[in-house]
Amino acid sequence: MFSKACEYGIKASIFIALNSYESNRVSLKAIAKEIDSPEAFTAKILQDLARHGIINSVKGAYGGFEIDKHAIASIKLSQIVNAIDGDSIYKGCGLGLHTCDELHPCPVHDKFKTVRDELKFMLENTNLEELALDIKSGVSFLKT
Amino acid sequence: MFSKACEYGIKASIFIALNSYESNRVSLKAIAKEIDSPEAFTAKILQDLARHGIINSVKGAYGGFEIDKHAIASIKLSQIVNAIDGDSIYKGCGLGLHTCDELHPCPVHDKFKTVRDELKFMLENTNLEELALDIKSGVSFLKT
DNA sequence: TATAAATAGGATAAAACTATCCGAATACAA
DNA sequence: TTGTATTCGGATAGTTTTATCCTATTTATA
Repeated sequence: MFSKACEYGIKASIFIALNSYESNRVSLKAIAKEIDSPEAFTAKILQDLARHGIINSVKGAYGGFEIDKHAIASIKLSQIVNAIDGDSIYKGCGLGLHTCDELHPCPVHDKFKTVRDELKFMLENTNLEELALDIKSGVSFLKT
Repeated sequence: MFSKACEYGIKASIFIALNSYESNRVSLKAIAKEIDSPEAFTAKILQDLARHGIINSVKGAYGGFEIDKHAIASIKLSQIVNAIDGDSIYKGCGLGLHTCDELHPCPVHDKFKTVRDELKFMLENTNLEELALDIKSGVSFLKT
């Protein structure tokens, strides 16, 4: 569904959010360990998220990644997915047609509409805070 | 959402079905032209679909691809997707966790469940016949 | 039987995605 | 000011997906 980069990006964002509530800046190394991802590859994704303004990066000793505590609840899953994978997952045609709309639909256009809309709604209505809280309370997990 | 191979596979199946109703066997060349896909790559996908028993291939002069007229209505989109992309699209974890279930869910497990189930239902309840009829009646399109 | 029209399938190439390496830049602290 | 911990970013490598090429095989027809 999502690219590996996007999966890592979502998990990393959750872990950073979780620590940002405690005002703990986290290092690349800690993130990669916690979400079980390759370090160097994860670095590229974090750079991407930082460039998109979703997370903040601090260079140098005692540096690392963080998210403004007050922004966490307003960061939507859709922003992360968009930054990494783009919006084709819920905007593009299910069969790859160049133009696919009500006037010129692909064979599965209507049937996919429901699924795509639901996915879009879910991504746009899920924020980092709720995901982080579930991790904190032990309801959900970031690895294994 | 789907791989390119899967997109081509679905479109090719619809075109073959459409022609099979008229007892017209169609060639690789005709298929690739109609669905706007690379010929050699499409050939591989058709071989795959034939191996999975979804379409029939006939070698030699006047050969080509066809589907048993009476089977068209019973071929589900899920069979085609499964043959080419496997079932990870609606079985795997949204964030790539090794084990992700009610007892050990990833952060988006529940939120994704609805989307995945809807996708699964749609794929399992859409058959080639309805898709082919929409093309025939000009309601939907296979390219552009 | 010879020829032509097809698909089958192995080998290879190109592109995209995933992953790694390493030096440069930065910033804190001793 | 120097050393150390860190991210940044360019270069490179590995893997998977997408695409192409070529030869072998099959089959209908003349």
